[in-house]
Amino acid sequence: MHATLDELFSALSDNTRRKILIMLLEDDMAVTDVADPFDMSLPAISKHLNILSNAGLITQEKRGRVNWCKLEPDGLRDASVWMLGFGQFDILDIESLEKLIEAHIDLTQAN
Amino acid sequence: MHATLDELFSALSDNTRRKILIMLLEDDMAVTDVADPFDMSLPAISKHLNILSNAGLITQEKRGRVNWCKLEPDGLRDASVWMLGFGQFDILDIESLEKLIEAHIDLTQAN
DNA sequence: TCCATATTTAACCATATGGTTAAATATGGA
DNA sequence: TCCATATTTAACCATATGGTTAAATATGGA
Repeated sequence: MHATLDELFSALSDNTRRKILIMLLEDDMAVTDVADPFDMSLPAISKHLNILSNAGLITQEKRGRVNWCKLEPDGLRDASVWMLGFGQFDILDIESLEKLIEAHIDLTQAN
Repeated sequence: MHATLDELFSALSDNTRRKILIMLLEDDMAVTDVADPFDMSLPAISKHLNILSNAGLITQEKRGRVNWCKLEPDGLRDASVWMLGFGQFDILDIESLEKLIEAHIDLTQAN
């Protein structure tokens, strides 16, 4: 049920798919709307969405004729953990991490 | 000169290559020694090492007959930044980040 | 009921990927 | 000089990947 790291990294290795994920960061979208900015056929996009689903990076929910695509932010977690663990705290230097935390605190306090 | 995200994520999408990176975390290694734990031909390993080099994840230095493979920890940075930026601080929760920083401080103070 | 809309499935294609074995290349050392 | 060791290159192969077009499927709405 859990996607493998192979599936995850492989899903992320295509620019079209990374762009789709960024788009879904904004809002849930129908397949046709996901396809719109790309110079590519609908079936091609449909395949990309399947790959993203299998990797656990998105979920799809069919309502009527429309298949809504929704980001699954937790899907990145395993890959993220692998990379951070691998880097042994050297990938992102400590200052960057602190900035991230500060930014996060600012955001949460803004609510 | 800079590896693309495509190359990076694609390089990481193979378990053999991820294992090689983990091995090189320990120490620099000759190609033959990298190949040793794998049930795979030397040319296959040689190809994997090329892919890792092109992705900027390792460097290779030929000394005599031996080609030494060395981890390039910064190679992961771009992928790491993409993922953290993408996740907008939600991938790793704030507690995990704080633990990472504390662990890092402990490590640096131990020196 | 019947057409339009949204999406997937099927069949296909060219190229990439991950492996193999055999041969080539270069260096080290007796 | 000549063999051993370390590694890459070449040629090949099966399967995966990322795309296409045409047809099928389902739902919505007049």
